[in-house]
Amino acid sequence: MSKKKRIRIKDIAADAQVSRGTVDRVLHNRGRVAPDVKAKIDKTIEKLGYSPNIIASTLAKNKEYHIATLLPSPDMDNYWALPQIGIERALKASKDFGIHVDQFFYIMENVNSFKEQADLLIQSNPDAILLSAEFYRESLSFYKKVANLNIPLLSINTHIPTLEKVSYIGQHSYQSGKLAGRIFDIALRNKGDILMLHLGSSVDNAPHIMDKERGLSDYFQTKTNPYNILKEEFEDYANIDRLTTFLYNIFESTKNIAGIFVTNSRSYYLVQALELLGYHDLCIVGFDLLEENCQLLKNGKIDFLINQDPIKQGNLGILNLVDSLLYQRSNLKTLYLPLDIVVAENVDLYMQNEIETFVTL
Amino acid sequence: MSKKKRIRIKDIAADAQVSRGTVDRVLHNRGRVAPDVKAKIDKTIEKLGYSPNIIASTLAKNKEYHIATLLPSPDMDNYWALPQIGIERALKASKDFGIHVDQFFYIMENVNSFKEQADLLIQSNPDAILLSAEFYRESLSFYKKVANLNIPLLSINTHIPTLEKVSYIGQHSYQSGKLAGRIFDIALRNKGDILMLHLGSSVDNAPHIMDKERGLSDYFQTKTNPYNILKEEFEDYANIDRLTTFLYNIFESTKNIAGIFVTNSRSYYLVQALELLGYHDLCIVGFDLLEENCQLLKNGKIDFLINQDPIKQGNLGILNLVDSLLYQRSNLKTLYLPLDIVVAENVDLYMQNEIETFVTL
DNA sequence: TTTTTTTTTGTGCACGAGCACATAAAAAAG
DNA sequence: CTTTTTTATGTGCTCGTGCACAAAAAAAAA
Repeated sequence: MSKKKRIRIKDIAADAQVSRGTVDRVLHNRGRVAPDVKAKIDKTIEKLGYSPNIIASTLAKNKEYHIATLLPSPDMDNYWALPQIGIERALKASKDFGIHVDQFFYIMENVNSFKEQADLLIQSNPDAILLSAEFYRESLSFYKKVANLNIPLLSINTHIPTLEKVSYIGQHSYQSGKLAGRIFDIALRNKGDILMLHLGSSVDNAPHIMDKERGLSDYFQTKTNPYNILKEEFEDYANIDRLTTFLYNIFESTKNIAGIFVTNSRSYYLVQALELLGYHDLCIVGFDLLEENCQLLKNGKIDFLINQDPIKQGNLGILNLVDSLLYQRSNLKTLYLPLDIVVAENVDLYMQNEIETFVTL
Repeated sequence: MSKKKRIRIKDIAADAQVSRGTVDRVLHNRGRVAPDVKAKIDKTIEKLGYSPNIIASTLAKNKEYHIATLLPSPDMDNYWALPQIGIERALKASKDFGIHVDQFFYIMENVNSFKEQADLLIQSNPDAILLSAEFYRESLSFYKKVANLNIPLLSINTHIPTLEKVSYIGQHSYQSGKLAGRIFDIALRNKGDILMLHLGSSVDNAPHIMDKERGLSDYFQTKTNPYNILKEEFEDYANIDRLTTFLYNIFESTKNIAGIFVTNSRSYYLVQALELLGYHDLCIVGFDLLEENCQLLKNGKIDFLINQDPIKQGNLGILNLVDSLLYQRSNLKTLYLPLDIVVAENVDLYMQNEIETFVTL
C-alpha cells in the first residue's frame, strides 16, 4: 500500500538532469546520445523503475494496425462460427488501440479457395496474421511466402509442428485423443469395442485429426487393452441416409461396438443416423459445444463432449497479436488450451460463458 | 473492409457547426446547452456514430482508482493463492488505466479478523470492492455498511443469494454437487456407498458448502438411487493422525464405501490418511487444482478434480470492476464460471494455462 | 437605452509519450 | 582561430478527451 507515483519520462529527465528528448532517445535506442550521459540515464531508469504508459504511448503514436485472419467460412461449418465470437470480443477490447481486423474466409474442403484467399490476404499488406491452416501441404507454401514479410504470425486450431517458429494457440490434438481414451475407459468398463469415426474428407492432409487417432490408440497401448478399436472415415456425412447405410454395414460386421468417438464437431450427424437405426445405448464422445451437440448432450444422446474452446482460440489469438504489435515484443509462443470434459451437468455453465460478454478492457 | 475513420468529438463539432466544448457538454449531460443546439448535436452524434476513445479519455481524466479486496489469506489455505494470480494478472493489464489494488486479508476460520480487516478496508475509502465472504452472518453486516458507499461491489467464490443486488463471479456450488453426483454415477456403476466429507469447520455458516451437499443429494434423488450417501465433517483435518483415526472409525461402521467426495480443495489431506489406512481402490472426487491435488491426480490417488477456476474468479472479478469504473456503467451481474472435470489426462493443460502469462492488454 | 445578470458557447491547457526540428556543443577541417 | 561539419541535447507540437475559464450572446433589471 505504498503511495509511490508512477514514474514518467519527465521524472527520469529531471532526476538525471537532462531533457525529455534525451531520455526518449535512450529508451528507444535511437542513438545520438553521449555514452556517459546514456550510462547515467540507464542508471536512473534502473533506480526509479520506469515502465512506459501504454495509454499515452498509443495515443501519441496514433498508429493503425491491421490484423488479417484466414479461417474457414462459418457458413459451411458451424464450428467456425465460434472463433468469430472470440475474435469479435478481442476486437472490441482493442479497437481503441488502433486495431483493425480484416477477415478472409476460405471454403472448408476447397483447397483452391484457400490459396485464393491467402493471396488476397497477402495483398492486403497486414501487420499481423491469424490463421488456421486446414490443409497441411498448402499451408506450408503459404508459410513460406509470409516468412519474408517478417510480421507476427499465429495459427489456431491446427498445429503444424514442422514449423516450430510459427506459434500456435489451440488444442493439443494428440492429448485430446488420449483423453477420449480415458473417458471410454471409465464409461465402458472393459466391455465392447470402440469405433473411431472421421466425418469428413481427406484426413490424410489434416494432421490434427490423425493426432487424435494416435492419442486414442496410445492410451490403450499402455495397458492391457480390453477393447478393439475400429477406424472408419465417411465423407458424405451430411447425407443422413447414406450415413445411416454406412453405419448399418459397420454394425453388421462388428456386433460388439459399445462406444463411438467422433473426431470432430460433427457428432450430431452421427446421432441422427443412430436414431434411425435404433441404437440408444452406445457411449458417444464427440467434440465442441455446437448448439446441436449441446442439445443432444442434455437429452442424453451424446454422453461426453470434449471442448477445445474455439472461442478462446480466436480471442487469445487476436489478443496475443495485439500484444505483440503494441509492445513490439515477440512474445508469441505455443499455448495448448485446456480440454474440457463436458457432460449434461456442466454444459450450461460453458454455454453461458460463451454467450456472456466478457470484460471488454 | 470499409475505410471509415473513427469519429472524434472534433468531427461532431465540425458537422454540427459548434465548438468541441458544446459537444462535450452534450455528451456528458453537463447541461448549459440551448435545447435546439442539443437536439442538433444529438442528431449528429446519432448520424456519425460516436463512441468515445477510452484511451484518450483515460489519459485526460488522469484519475486514480483504488480497488480494495477482502479475501482469506493465502498463508493459511493454499487455495487462496490462486485468486491472487488472477488478480495480479488483471492488475498488470489495467495499471495504465490508473487502477490500484489494495489487498486486505483475513484469517480463514477467524471471524474477528474478518471484521477487523473489513473495517480497515472501509477506512481506506476504496472506489470498488472485491470480496469473498466466507462467513454468512458477518458478511451480511458488512454488506449493509458498504451499501451506503454506493460503489461497485462484487463477490467471488461464495455466493450469498440473499442479497441479489450483489453481483457474483464464481462457481455454482449446487451444480458442482450435481456434477460430482454424475461423476460418481459414471465411475462407480451402481456399486457401493458415497461418503461426503467436509474437511473444515462451521459448515453451517458457509452456504456454498451446503449447496454442494444438496446438489449431490439431489442428483441421486431423480433416479432410483443405488447408493447410500453418508455425510461427515472433520475440523482438525491438518492433523493426519487424528484424521486417520476418524476415517478408520467410519470405515469400521460402514464397510461398503466406494467413493469419497471432498467438498473443498483439501482432498490431499484425505489421501494422506487413506494411504496410512491402506485404502487404494476408492473413487476420490475433490476440488481445485492445487499443486498437491494435481500430483495425486497424476499418480492415480485422486480420480477426479472439479476445477472452480479460482484464478479466473480473481481475474474476472477485478477486470469487471475496472470495467465498471472506467466506463461508469453498472454492468455488474452474476456469472457462474464453468466447472471443469479434471483427470490425469488433461490436468497438465489446465496447469500450463494457469502458469502461462496471458495476454496483458 | 444602458447596465447587470444569466445563459450559452468557445478556447486553451493538461494528461504522457513520440517524433520532427531547432539549437547548442563539440570535433574536424580550413 | 575561424568556419564548417558532426554530434549531442532541448523544445514544441501532436494524438483525443476532460475540464476550467474566458468570451460572447441573450435575457432581465435598471
